[in-house]
Order: sequence, then C-alpha cells, then structure tokens
Amino acid sequence: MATKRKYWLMKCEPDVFSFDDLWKAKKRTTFWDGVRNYTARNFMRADMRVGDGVLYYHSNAAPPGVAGIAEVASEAYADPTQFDPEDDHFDPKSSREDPRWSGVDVRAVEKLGAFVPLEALRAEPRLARMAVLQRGNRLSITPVTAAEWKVIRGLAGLK
DNA sequence: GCCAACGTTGGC
DNA sequence: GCCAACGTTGGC
Repeated sequence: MATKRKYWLMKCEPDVFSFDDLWKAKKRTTFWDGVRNYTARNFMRADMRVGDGVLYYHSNAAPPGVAGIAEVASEAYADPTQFDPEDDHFDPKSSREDPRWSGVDVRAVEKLGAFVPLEALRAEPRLARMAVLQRGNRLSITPVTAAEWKVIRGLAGLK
C-alpha cells in the first residue's frame, strides 16, 4: 500500500524566488537548495515523499503568506551549493563522501484563487495549532495536517 | 555537557 | 531598521 500523502509548508523569500518564478520555471520545478537547518533537512530526508503537498509560503514579504500550491517532486539528494566555495551556502565542514545538506525538487501545481496572508492564517481558529504560526517559529519547512491543508485551500478559493 | 556569545530569521 | 526568538558554535 502506498504511504499516505503528507503536507508541508515551505518558506521562500519572493525577492529570491517567488511562486510566480517557480510557475515560470522549466517544468515548473526547482531544486530547493540552501536549507542549513537540521530539523528542516531531516524532514526532507526522512519524511518527504514524491507527491506530498506543499504550501509555497512567501516570507520576508509585504505581506507574508501562502502564495501557491506545489508538490514534492523528488526524494532528497545532496545540495550542490554546500560544495561551492563561491556560493553563499558553502559549508567547508561538509564532504562529498558524507554530504551534510540535502534538498528536494519542488514543482508548482496550482495557482491560488487568492493569496492567503499570514494575517488570515492567524485569524482562522482551525489553524491555531499550525506549526508555522507558533510563537518564535523560524523553521523554513514545517508539517501541515490534512485538516489544515483543506482549510487553507478554502481560504485560497480552491476546492 | 554547559552555556554565553554570536549569527540568522522574519514579522513588523 | 528594529528586535525577539531561536539554532549553532566553541571555550571550558
């Protein structure tokens, strides 16, 4: 039996790579590089599966919020930026034999009827326990429950 | 293993 | 630009 589909929220700064950028990308797909947090990395390595749903969230934006629907498009594999001394995400302590950091491919699958600002997420009682809304949360990748996924699709004008 | 210092995130 | 909250680092 296939593993149950899971859901995630992934943060990206739209000035760096917005949902529209992803939509316009080749195959609407990009490699999610630059994750340098062990919790987020472990989610990708251990828990993400191809086909999992992704809320594409714009952080450090005005306003911040959910900007699109995407999906996990590959298993986790080594993030090449960790090996590149010229890259901002270079990690001198990582090695090709035992890469410290991984990423996954992410594919845009659906545009929203309406952008869902953070303010609207906070205003929805059914989302009160959502991981990304908890105090002080800075994780770039957080789990989303199936119920939360459904509520947010509703807020976005999708069925 | 503790914990202070430091760097980063991200909303405002 | 500010700053609270957090994760990581490194001295001990």
